Amino acid sequence: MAYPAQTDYPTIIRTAQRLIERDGVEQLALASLANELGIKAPSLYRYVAHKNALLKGVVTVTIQQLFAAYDQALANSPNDAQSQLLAISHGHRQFAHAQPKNYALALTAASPEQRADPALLVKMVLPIQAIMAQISGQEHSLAALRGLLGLIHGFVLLELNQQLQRGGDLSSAFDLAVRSYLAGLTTLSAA
Amino acid sequence: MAYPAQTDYPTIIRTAQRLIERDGVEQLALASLANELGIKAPSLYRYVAHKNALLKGVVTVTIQQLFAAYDQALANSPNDAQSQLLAISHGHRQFAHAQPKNYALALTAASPEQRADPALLVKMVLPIQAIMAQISGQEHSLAALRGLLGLIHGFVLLELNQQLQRGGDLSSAFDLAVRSYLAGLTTLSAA
DNA sequence: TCTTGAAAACTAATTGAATTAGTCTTGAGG
DNA sequence: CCTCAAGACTAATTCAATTAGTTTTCAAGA
Repeated sequence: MAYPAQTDYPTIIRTAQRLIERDGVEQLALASLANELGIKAPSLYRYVAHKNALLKGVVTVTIQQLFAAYDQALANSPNDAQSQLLAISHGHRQFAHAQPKNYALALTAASPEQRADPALLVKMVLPIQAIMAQISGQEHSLAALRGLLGLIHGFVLLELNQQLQRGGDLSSAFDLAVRSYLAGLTTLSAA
Repeated sequence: MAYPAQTDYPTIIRTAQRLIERDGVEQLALASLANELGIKAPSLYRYVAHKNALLKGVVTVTIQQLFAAYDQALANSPNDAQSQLLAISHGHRQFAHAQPKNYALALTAASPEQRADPALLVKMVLPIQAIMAQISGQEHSLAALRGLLGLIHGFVLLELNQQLQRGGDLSSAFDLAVRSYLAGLTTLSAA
């Protein structure tokens, strides 16, 4: 009613995301965030219960953005299942490279308090599972999907953590790995 | 020379590892670690430059233990490449489940100061690459290896972060994913 | 035996960040 | 005008890491 707000929740989250990407999560102090917003740290508690809740908000938004990247990848892809899953994989990886710090935070948050609602993850994953079923068959679609997500996520994480430093083209290695996995899945129907 | 030490570096690291596994990294305060060792927090600085260096020590030891788990898996496996890579994969996963907190810390350390020496990772990976070459061929062995490690690591991490909550047997999903990937790799020779 | 000095640990103090309590300020609605 | 609720502020508290300076212990040489 009175006293026009100098900030709001979405702005806080967006700003936190920006600072995290610039300086890393460890550097994110409520004081610096508040400063960036032109207010004082205690005022943030009007919008956020505690720091972990703030981080959970950031994580949630990041995952929604990743979800959006999936949709975009699908829009620009041929309609066969192989191509679509490949497109999603590359979209996922590109997203992670575009905002590495936020990506890592979102999918590896140390404290459970910072993790996104598991239901959100499920929702993110459902449309892909439908495509996967075309390759793996219904009965294996969940397992096959988990494998694909693991492959993508693990590969990207190793990249981001600087643990693939022995040279070679990582983009084509990623492409080869995903293609091989998808190719291998088709042998399931033969078993 | 004088004043018999009440602790030493390996003991400190081992104790930290135990506390991390019990309470999580976030809960690891130098005060509680010191308390567990029967000394006061400042005394730890005799052995460790700062908290991040302590964590780096823990990470390094954990990775060496993972490396040892590989050797053990290989020792109990048939000699063909497929079986060996499958054994390593399961060994890796079992290790992660046995000490989830330390595993996650070791392979996803947020701050670069906490990460293990990249050279150690390389060393860990070399013997596996030799086996991989039997399946993928020399020219693709590095890329194929990276894919396998990504798959294992990503899958395990999703499990540990409680992000595979939709039921189903995760062990057999993991087995299926790894088998599929390895099967898919053999199609490389055909390309 | 006596002394001494280096290693190891301690106490006390500092710093930095999160969080809480209590107070001031603004402006729309009566 | 006047009021009161939302929004922000200042000041204080707490807790953990880190630093400075001091004390204790004991092995070895005089």
